[in-house]
Amino acid sequence: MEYTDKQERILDAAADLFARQPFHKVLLSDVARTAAVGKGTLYLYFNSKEDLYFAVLYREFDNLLTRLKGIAADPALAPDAQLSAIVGELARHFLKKAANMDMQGVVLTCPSTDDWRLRRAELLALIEAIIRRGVAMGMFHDQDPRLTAKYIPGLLRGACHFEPQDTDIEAVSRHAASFVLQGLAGKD
Amino acid sequence: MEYTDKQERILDAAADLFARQPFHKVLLSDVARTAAVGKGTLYLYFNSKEDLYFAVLYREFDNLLTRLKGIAADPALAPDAQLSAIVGELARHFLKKAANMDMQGVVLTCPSTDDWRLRRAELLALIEAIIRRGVAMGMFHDQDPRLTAKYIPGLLRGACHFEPQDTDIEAVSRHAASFVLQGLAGKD
Amino acid sequence: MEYTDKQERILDAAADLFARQPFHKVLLSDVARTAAVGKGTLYLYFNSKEDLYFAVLYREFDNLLTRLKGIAADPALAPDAQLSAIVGELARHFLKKAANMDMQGVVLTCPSTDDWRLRRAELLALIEAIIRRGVAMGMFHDQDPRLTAKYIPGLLRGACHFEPQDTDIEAVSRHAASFVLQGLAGKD
Amino acid sequence: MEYTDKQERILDAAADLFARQPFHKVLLSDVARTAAVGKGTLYLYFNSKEDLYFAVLYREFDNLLTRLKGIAADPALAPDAQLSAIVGELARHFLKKAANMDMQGVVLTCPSTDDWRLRRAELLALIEAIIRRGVAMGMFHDQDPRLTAKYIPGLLRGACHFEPQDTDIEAVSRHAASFVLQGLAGKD
DNA sequence: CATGAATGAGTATTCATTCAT
DNA sequence: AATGAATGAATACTCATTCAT
Repeated sequence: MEYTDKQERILDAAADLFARQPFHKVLLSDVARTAAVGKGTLYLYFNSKEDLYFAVLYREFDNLLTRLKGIAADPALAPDAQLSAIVGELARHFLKKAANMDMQGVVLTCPSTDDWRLRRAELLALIEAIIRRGVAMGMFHDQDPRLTAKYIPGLLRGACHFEPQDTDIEAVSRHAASFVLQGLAGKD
Repeated sequence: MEYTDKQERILDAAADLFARQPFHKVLLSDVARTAAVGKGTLYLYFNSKEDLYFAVLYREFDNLLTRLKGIAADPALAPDAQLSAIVGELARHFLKKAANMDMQGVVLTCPSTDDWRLRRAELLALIEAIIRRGVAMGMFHDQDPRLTAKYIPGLLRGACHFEPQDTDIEAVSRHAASFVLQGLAGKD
Repeated sequence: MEYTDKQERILDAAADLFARQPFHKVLLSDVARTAAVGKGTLYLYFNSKEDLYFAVLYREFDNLLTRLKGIAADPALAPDAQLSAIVGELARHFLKKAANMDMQGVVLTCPSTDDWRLRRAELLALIEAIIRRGVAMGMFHDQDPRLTAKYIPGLLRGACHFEPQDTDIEAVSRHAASFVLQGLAGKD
Repeated sequence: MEYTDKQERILDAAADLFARQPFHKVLLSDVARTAAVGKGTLYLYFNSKEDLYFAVLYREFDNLLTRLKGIAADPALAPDAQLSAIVGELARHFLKKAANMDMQGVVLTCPSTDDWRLRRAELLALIEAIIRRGVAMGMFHDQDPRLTAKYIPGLLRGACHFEPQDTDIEAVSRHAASFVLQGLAGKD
């Protein structure tokens, strides 16, 4: 599809540039050149620079969420295996793309759009549900699964955010999963 | 001291404004007005808008680090108590000040200045040392204290970053401390 | 040609304004308004205010040089007639345009560029060649035509530079030509 | 005298800096530092930057004028010797100091102050008077000594203005004097 | 007299956005 | 649909000048 193709090219270009520089240093003319489209074309697909910026973040986040939903929906996996898999995905996410992105600058108030709130809520709810299932099965012990759900992405962000080149995904995934499961295992 | 006073006023004003708006929406003229100094005066103390921005972040971070060092140096506290105290400080940090700040955006490549690297390294080393001490005392079990040290700030960031108004510091602190200690307790 | 047209309009506007006021009193916004273009458009054609300034001087000088080359290349004119014609052109040049320009301010060190050095060298070489031809023909006598070539523009600058309104071009041209030819005539 | 000393130091510093850079690139703080006085001190002796600038030009010009008056008043010199001496002074003037000065830019409308007009008029009148005396003695022939007087400074400016390092004052003085005298000698 | 920290009016420059082609 | 030349609102930064010490 011609339309989608062009839109994708723009998003790819923007993702690349926003990952390297903060918002206000990325020029739309650079985005256009990188995407090999005219400057005006950007406005056929996105209403403003901010729009484009959030479209990039959104796509990234959406991809992640889709993968996590797949894991959460897999009936073959026990809660601990699901959590381990999610930890792995999050590690990959933060390490590969969002890492730079986040670090370099969520420049604008991540829009209080319902879209975003809902998206984030979905992510947390998904993790929370797994924890609750584990608790119900007597596998986990947690007084506040809602809170614990918030720890997990943050924890991996902390692990992967800096010095990404020195980070071994597999090692981090394994260690972090073990830490999380340990944290959920104990009688508290 | 007159000099420091003025510098402090500027930093306070800038911290306040940067906390409410993204970098490129904060006008230096607003900073000057809020600080009740002339626009040119800003440049007597900071070389550029970016400079000022990072000075704000830096001061915040520095204050946190100082408090954490106090905890780490307290001989009356066992490793678990130290970790709990640190978790509390981090919660307060992310919730109160950095919350807004961070959320709005680390706008610019957190400068690869050695200053920053060292500062962050100090923070992690401090936490890592406590974990190692706990391991040595048989109180904790951890294959990679370096990595675990990275989890802790991230974890609290995740917990406190969004919906700060709905977050109960004490509850978060207690729960997070318990989660962390649990994670370090188990035989792994 | 649309492009050239716009560039010309900008140069015309700038020439006019720079002729009336010193560099630092000419606002780019005035140039833009006078040229009936947007302020940003100036930067499509010139890199900076300085750039624009020198482009104006350069165009002026270039026009003069072109006319002088025409005179120098005219085979119908003997050296003395050529010199007289050149004196006339220089008088017109200094009186009409460059007069104000020069007086009001050669603000910036112009000569760094090779462009300028070469241009000036061309002008002098052209005059020098005519003198040498006259000397070869036994019409002039001069031990150092290179030096004499330098006198001629300066001499007319001196004559026309001040109180331009009181200056009669034709009278100056005639008198100056006569003075120069006299100076070259004698046995020295 | 302390006062005069300080004023002289400021003028020297300013002369040096204005000679190297155009008006708007010379910072008063640089002038102050070079003169080893406080920035505020400048305003004890000069009312503004422009004032200082013109004071520099004025002092330069005044020194020259004084020397020329000495020559003009010397009863031992015939008009041709006086003109030769004046040519020499002008060459030195343009070569040494004013050269740079002028070249870099008379930035501002050389103030229409009567001071300046009078000063310049004095210079020209002085030369004109010599020419007229020569004409009266039958030594020179000139239809318009007023005009010729204007040529002489300009002519030397042209000779000395560019590539000052390559210019041999003595050679220029001799050649220029000869040229001028030649120009005045002929029956026209 | 001398100072230099403080000032803020003044302006060059940038860059998201538009629209004629 | 696609373009990119043209735009001008928006803003960081400079530097002559002042005045409390």
